Amino acid sequence: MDREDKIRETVRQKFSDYLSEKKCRKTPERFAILNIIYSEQRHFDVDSLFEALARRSFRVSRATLYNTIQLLLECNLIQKHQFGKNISVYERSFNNDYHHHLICTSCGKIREYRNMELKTAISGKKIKNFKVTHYSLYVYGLCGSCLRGMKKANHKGKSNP
Amino acid sequence: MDREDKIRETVRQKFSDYLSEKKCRKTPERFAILNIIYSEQRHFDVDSLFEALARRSFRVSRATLYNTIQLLLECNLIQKHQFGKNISVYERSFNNDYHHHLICTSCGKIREYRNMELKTAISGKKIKNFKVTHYSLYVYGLCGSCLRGMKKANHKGKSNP
DNA sequence: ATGTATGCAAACCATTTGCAATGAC
DNA sequence: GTCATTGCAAATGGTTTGCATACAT
Repeated sequence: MDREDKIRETVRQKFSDYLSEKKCRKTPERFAILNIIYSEQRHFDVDSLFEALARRSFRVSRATLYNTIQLLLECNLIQKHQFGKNISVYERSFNNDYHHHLICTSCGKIREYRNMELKTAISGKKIKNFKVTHYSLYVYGLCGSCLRGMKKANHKGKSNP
Repeated sequence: MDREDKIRETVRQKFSDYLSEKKCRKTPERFAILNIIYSEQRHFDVDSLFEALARRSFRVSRATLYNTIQLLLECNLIQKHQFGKNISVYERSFNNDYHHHLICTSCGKIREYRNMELKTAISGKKIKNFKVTHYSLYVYGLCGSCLRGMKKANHKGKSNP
């Protein structure tokens, strides 16, 4: 059993425990969804999740996807992001070496940014009257290719449209 | 002229400059919206902005609100947040002593959290191939009153519903 | 005079909801 | 057998868009 399998096993157990605790049923749909999430790429939205399941011939309704996502959020197995667009993006959060997100305000591209110092600085803070479970740091700005594009445009005497 | 008036004056000028640069028209609607934003409470959504304008008998369409908000985002006079709900919340960003946001995952309440050390740690980072304009740090967890509520519920032997 | 910006209403689309059928317990 | 969960389809609601009119330049 490789490392990834081990993680899938662990989160399955955690989810199962959470469902028991909440007296919710352990349906195959719920576990299939969790399994896909911990098998495919880290960032996903409801549509890509739907398609990933379909690729493995597992058909679930959107309603069930939203329902299950809600449960997974509650037990901190996934995390929700909204990077400016009107669409929610999710990310598995168990065993996730902490990273932050760089968001290009010009092209919308998301880049991950690992920085242990920052992680430590942020998660080390004790806040009065607030029990922290997790955090998100979004850094907005211009990515390399947009920067270069702008410079070129400026040389031609143009402003960005 | 008090400090707040001075700020409104400055952002008006900045906005005006931006509109000139982009060859956009300086309509009364645009300046009225900016002015309200820098007069009322820091967090607002499109609806509360609409109502605030109405209270001063200034009627603008939603379309214009969205249009103007877009311009203000572009020139960094406001900042957009999406705190988990499917609604965008905005906040003025000029002369904003940097604060972070604490979000209660149980009741949804937002609290501001000022911490100079964190601000310095985050904005001091130089990132390769990325020109930072601003950032948002969202800290999720349980607020004081939800924590107390849960403790009480647990004592009665209940789990949260 | 010109063409951008506005207001209105319709369109859009992610997400939510209601309900009958299914299946976990 | 019971009742939570599913799938479906319709509803919701924030945001966007198309177009005729108004108005900044």
